[in-house]
Amino acid sequence: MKIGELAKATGTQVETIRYYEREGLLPETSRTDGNYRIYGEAHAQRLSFIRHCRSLDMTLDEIRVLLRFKDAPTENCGEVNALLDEHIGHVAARIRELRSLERQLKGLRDLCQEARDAAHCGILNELARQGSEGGSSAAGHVHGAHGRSVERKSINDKRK
Amino acid sequence: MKIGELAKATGTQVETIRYYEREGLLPETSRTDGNYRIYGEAHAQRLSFIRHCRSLDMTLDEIRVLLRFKDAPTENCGEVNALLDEHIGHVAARIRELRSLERQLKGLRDLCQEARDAAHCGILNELARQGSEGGSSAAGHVHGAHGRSVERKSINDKRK
DNA sequence: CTTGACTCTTTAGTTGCTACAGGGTTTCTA
DNA sequence: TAGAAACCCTGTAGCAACTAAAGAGTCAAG
Repeated sequence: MKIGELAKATGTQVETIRYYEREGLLPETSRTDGNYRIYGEAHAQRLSFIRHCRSLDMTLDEIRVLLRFKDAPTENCGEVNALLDEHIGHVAARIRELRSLERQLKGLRDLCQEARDAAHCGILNELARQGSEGGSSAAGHVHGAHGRSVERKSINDKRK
Repeated sequence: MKIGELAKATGTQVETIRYYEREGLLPETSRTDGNYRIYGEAHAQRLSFIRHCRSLDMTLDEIRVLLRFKDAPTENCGEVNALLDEHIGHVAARIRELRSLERQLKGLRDLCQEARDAAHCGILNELARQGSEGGSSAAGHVHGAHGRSVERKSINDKRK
């Protein structure tokens, strides 16, 4: 099948499929005379696997690990279990962070019940207060389920 | 004070400060003869405000709205309340999504209790199964507290 | 006067795609 | 059989909110 059919079959966008190929998650396929990619059932299954993992919010790096195991079926799958445990840990941590965030936001919201002039708005005044670092999760603000991986990397000591 | 001192005073990175200036969140400052930016107390307070908002996971666009109100103290702050309510809604929605995700992941994890060969790993086999779309949140996977704004935009019908 | 710490601008990288430009190919229809 | 519509190709740029690094200038201390 051609890329558009694979896209329809798996509910994926065509550009995403080409992106996965560039990223090495899908193998390079053979081509028709007109340079069109052609896919078989195995490709569709592999892509479904990837999309399923993505729907569980795994990163492409995590998915790469899982694909390595799928490609080597005699390997011991202990690492798969570990990866999933770690991923669950990420998600649980994020939920905790967001719950703390929700509490803070609700507390903030309570500071201004009725609309008045901005100079006396309890919300704006509270947000202007200094030294609010000691919240709960010192790590900072929250992005994906894969919290701080990028930031951590950047915190690599560069001062000598 | 110079940019490095401001950075230290507010716990912000120097590059981030310059980035905020480019983005219009901080005003362009006056400069020394040597073309160094110089900041005063007002800048430090504004930057603290921004960082405080960011620690509450607001987007820069949301913060821009709040800053508009801080800069116009006679305006009615009703929109501030609305913005915060909406933000709280985002966060609550994300928590719900992540909880559902956590349940799915734990269910998946239960499928492989002991490490064995990958071909018989319940996790890998389940992930390979087709048609897993009907999860719980049909929107797809989860990114920030500001869920799908980008994706939504891209779903703009382009077919005529 | 030189070393080192600081600052400047500009550019590219991060993640996981998405969208576009500017082509070529295939397929359908008149 | 021509021409249009629908598909496909590569390559590049954009999103958010920064971070990092290159290459150069400025300033304070020893």
